[in-house]
Amino acid sequence: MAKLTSLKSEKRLLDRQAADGIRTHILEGILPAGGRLLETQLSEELEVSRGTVRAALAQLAREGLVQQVAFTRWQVSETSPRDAWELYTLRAALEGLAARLAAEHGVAADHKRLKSTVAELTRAVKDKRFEDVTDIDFRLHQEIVEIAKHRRLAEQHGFIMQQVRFHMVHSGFFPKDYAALVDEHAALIGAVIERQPDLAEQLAKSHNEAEVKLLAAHTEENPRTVTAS
Amino acid sequence: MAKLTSLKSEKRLLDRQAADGIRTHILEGILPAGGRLLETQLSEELEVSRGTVRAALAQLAREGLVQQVAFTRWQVSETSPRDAWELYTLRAALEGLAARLAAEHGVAADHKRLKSTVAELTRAVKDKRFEDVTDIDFRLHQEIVEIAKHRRLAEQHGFIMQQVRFHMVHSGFFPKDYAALVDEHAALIGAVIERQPDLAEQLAKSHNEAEVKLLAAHTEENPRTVTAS
DNA sequence: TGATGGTTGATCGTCAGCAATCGCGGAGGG
DNA sequence: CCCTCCGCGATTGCTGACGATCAACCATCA
Repeated sequence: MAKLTSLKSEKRLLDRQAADGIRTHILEGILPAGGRLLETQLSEELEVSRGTVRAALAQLAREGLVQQVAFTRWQVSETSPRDAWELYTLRAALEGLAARLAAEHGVAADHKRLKSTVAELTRAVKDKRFEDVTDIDFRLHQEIVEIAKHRRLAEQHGFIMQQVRFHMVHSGFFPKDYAALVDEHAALIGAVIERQPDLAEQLAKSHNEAEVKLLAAHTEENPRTVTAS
Repeated sequence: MAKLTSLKSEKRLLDRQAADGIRTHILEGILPAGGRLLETQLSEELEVSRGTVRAALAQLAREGLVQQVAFTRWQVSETSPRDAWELYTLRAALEGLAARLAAEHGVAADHKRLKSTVAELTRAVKDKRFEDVTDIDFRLHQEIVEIAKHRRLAEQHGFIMQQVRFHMVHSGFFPKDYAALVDEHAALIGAVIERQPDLAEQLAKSHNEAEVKLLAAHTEENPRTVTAS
């Protein structure tokens, strides 16, 4: 018998839906970094009350995508090099833990899924479908976190990755050395599957440290190109 | 249950104040784990509207102290052994990063402050002022995080530590081997001051791993003593 | 006796309006 | 010409009321 999916998960509360809508706009770069958000305007566009919009914005503020200036304004977060550094160092620490736990607790089904995703990644690189590469890259890291079976870790990692995506969109930074990217991921997944926690943690960290250096270099070369609307 | 006092006299944002009031009550163990929170009751005690209380509860939910069951209830979070494991593993990862950064970036003034706090800790243990020991312990770790100069790390660490406190209060777990506690902290601070990032990270992690094992043992021996209201 | 269905009281989710606060532009003086 | 001060418009903060939803209880029936 096919499982009945819970209806509760489907029933999105209005403020969550509003947050989703605004979040999507921000992550797609439609709203510029530092851009102002008006409660009234959002409530009209989303066709909900201002109170609901306020709840949604508060949620997004907790996720780090928007900032509140009390009594004055809401604005989309800025993306400074310092932010990038914070995101990648924190990401390295979290993914290091995730990789360790995944290597310790992963079962055969998990390993199969990881192998499959790595294969996808390899194919996408070979076919030069570079937009897909980024998505698969994100998904691969998310799968490792899921295997770690650590609720708080998963939540934090999700927020960080969201901000990483945000930063990539607004800074125009994307990975370049795709061959190295595939190698690093393959090595990391290999360590997880072969149950080598120490190695997995180490690889996850060095993978992120390599990226933060590339990103820092990129940000120095390409100062902010804000497209205020 | 002790009363929550009115907020009307102060000047900060009302919803933050409300969150502070409720948070204090939870962390002091006045509200039992799993205990129910009524929006109307809280709004009467704090003398603010229900909407403000809702904003405060949403913030506390983000901090992990309360949980929401949609359309049904707010309740103080439960504390399971699994939660303890999550908190300490995550704490180890975050403090590992913090110790590394502190060892890399700390200046003379930072070192002085750390030494002073370690001295305080040593004295408190020698004098057997065990309530103070816990507070100083928390403060010492917070100082390391501050020296790391990492906004997101500090924020996350603060939330985790808050939940650790909460868990300690509700599970009745407190450190026992105070001599080892002093030694471990002294070694950690020593590594930070002597600018040995790798060693500092390692010590911070092992310090936490030692605690999680003690806590797991304690939780097994003392099954939950829930005092539901 | 146990299960089922309807009713009810309580609680949460949302809304529209009023009050508090801030930034900005213009008037006035040096 | 520049600086300071002040009033106004715009925006956010907060509230009370209304509508939606749920858990618990009780009557009914196989």
